[in-house]
Amino acid sequence: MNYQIELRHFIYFLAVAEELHYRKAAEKLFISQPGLSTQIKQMEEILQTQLFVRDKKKVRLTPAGEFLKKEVEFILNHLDQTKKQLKLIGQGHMGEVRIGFLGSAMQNVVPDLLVGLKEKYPLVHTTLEELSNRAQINAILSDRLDLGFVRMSRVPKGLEVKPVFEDTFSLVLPQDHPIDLGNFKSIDQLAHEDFILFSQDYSPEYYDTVLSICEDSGFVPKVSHKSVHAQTIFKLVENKLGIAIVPTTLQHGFQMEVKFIEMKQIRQRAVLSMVWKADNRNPALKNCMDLLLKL
Amino acid sequence: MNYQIELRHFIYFLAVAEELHYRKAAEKLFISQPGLSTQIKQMEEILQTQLFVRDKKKVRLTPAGEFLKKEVEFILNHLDQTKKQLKLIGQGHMGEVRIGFLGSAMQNVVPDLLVGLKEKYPLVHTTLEELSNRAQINAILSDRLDLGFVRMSRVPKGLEVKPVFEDTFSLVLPQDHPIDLGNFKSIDQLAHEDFILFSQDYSPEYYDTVLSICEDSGFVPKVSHKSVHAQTIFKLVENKLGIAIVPTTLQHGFQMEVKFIEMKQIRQRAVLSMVWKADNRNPALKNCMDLLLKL
DNA sequence: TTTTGTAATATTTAATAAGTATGAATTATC
DNA sequence: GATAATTCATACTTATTAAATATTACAAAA
Repeated sequence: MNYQIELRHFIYFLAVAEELHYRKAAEKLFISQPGLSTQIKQMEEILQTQLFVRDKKKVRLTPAGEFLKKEVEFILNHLDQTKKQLKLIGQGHMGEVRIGFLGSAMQNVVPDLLVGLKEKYPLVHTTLEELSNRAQINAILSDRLDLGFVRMSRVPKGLEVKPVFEDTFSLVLPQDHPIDLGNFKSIDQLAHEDFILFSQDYSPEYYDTVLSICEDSGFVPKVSHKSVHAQTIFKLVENKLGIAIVPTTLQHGFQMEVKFIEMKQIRQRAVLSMVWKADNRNPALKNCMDLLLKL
Repeated sequence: MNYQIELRHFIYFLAVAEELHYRKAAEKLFISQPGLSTQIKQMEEILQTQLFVRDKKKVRLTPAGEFLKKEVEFILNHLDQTKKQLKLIGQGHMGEVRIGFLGSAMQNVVPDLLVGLKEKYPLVHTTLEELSNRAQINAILSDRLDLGFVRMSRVPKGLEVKPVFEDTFSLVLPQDHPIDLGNFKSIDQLAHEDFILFSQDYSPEYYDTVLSICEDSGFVPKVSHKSVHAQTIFKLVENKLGIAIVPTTLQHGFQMEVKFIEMKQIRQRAVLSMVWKADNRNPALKNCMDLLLKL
C-alpha cells in the first residue's frame, strides 16, 4: 500500500506507453503480462493518478499519462547520460585536475601535459594556477590542488614527488657582454659580477643550487637583485644591472635582448618535479600523471 | 550481480553523501546500518564506480561520488516536481480544455466559464474555436474538441448533451419600423415581412424553432437571407432588407442601429447546451463542466 | 456460435531488501 | 598501554514483494 515509486515502474510505464499494449510491452521487457499489469496498477496507486485508460480492448494514455511519458523519457535519458559520465569519471577519463606550477614549468612540461590531456582525455577539465613552491605544497596538502610542478626534491609527509624534467642551467648575459659562447670556459670568469636570481622564498632549492654552482667554482656570488618573474630577471640583465643563472628552457617564450650560455659541463641540473597527495582519490589525476611519465 | 539501479539507491546514496556517516544516514532513513552498507555497495557494483572512500573511520565522496551527488539531487528534485504536477493534471487542476462554441454563446455563457476557470483553476489552459453545431459535433467525435456549446437537443451516440442556458427569442427590427414595444402583440403582425435567419446548415434546430414560432402564429415566413454571422444579420436588418428572430442575448455585444422586441409570451426558447464525449477522460474537462453547472 | 486476443485476478514461487548478531579496526579515554 | 567506544563490513535469517503460472472475463472477429 505504502510503496515508493521506483525506476522499474518508469521503465515498465514507458514500455506500455510506447506499445499501448500490455502483452507486447511485457514481451519487450521480458516479463509476464500479469506482472506488468500489477506493476502499472501499483504505479497508478502510488502516484494517485490514472495513467492509462483501458476500455476493454484499447489501451490509451490519459492526459496525466501523456505528461508523465515525456517526463519519464527525460529522466531516463538523463540518467543514462549520468551513468555514462559517472563511469568515465570513475575511470578518470573525465573530471577536473587542479594544477599548480612554477612559471618556469610553463615553457615545456605543463603545455605538453595540457596538449596530451586534451588529446587523450578531451573531457578532463584542468584549472591552472601559477604559484610558488611553498604555495603549491600548502594547496596540495589542503586539497585545493591535485598536482603541482615544483623545483624541490624533499616534500612534507603525505606528499609524493617525482622528477619530470631535467634541465641544464644557462648563464644569462647582456647582449654586448665580453663573455660569449666562444670564450666562456667556467663560471668563475664571472665571479665579480652582480647576480640576479629567483627569490629564495619563491624557490629555495633553485637558489641553493645556484649558490652551489658558484661554490663549485670557488666563489660566493654577490646577489644584487631577486625576483619571482623570469621576465623581470631578463629585463634587469638586458639593462646591464647584473647577470643571471636560470634553467635553460627559459630562453624560449620571452622577447628579450640577452644571450644565453648553456652550462652543460657543470653537474647541477634544474629539476622540475610533480608533487601530489599520496591519498588523492581523483581518478583523473592518475591518468594525468601516467601521461606525464610518458612525455 | 545483475541488478538494476533504483531510486531507493539514490535516496540512500544521498543520505550517506550528506551525512558522510553510515549509522547517522541509516537512522535518518529509518533502516539498519548494515542494510544501508550493502545497498550502497550494491550501487557501486551496479554503476561499476566507487562512490565513497571509507578509510577506517571517515567516509568521503570520491570525485565520481561528488558528481553523482549533484546529479541525484537534480533527478530527485525533478521527480518531486513531476509528481506534484502529475497529481494536479490528474485532478484536472492543470491541463487543457479545447472548447468549441457558436458565436451566440460568446455573449454570456462562454465568457463566464472562462472567468470562472481562470479563477478556480489558473493552470488550466483553454483553446477556443468558433464553429457551427455540426463542426463541433464532428470535432468532439474525433477528439479534436473536449467541449462544445451548441443549439441542439439530440446528439449522436457516444456524446452527451446538457442545457446550460435558456434564452427567449427576440424580434429584430429596423430602428424606424412601425412595430415597437408599445404596439407589438404577436408575430403574425409581421407575417408579410422578409425574414433574415441563421443558415439551416449552421444551426438546424434554431432554424426549425424559428419556423415553429411562425407556424404557431399561422404563417410560413418568407426567408430572404441566411447568414452564419449575427453581425451580418443585424447589418441587413439595419438596412431594411428584412427582419430577424434571434436569441435575446445577442442584443448585447454588437454595435448596431436596430431595435429588439423580446417575445417572452411564446413557448419556444433558444436553448444553449454543452456537448461532450461520454468517455472523455480529460480531468480538466470534468472540473470545467462542474463549474458550468454552478453558473 | 466458436475462436482469438485482450487485460485483470488468484495463487504460488523466487528474489531480495532489510533485520539481527557479530567482527575487525580505529580512535578516545583512563 | 590497556580498555572502552565507535566505526563500517560480513554472515546469516526473515520478511517483503516482484514476478511467474494458471485462470477468468470480456470483446471483437471469423
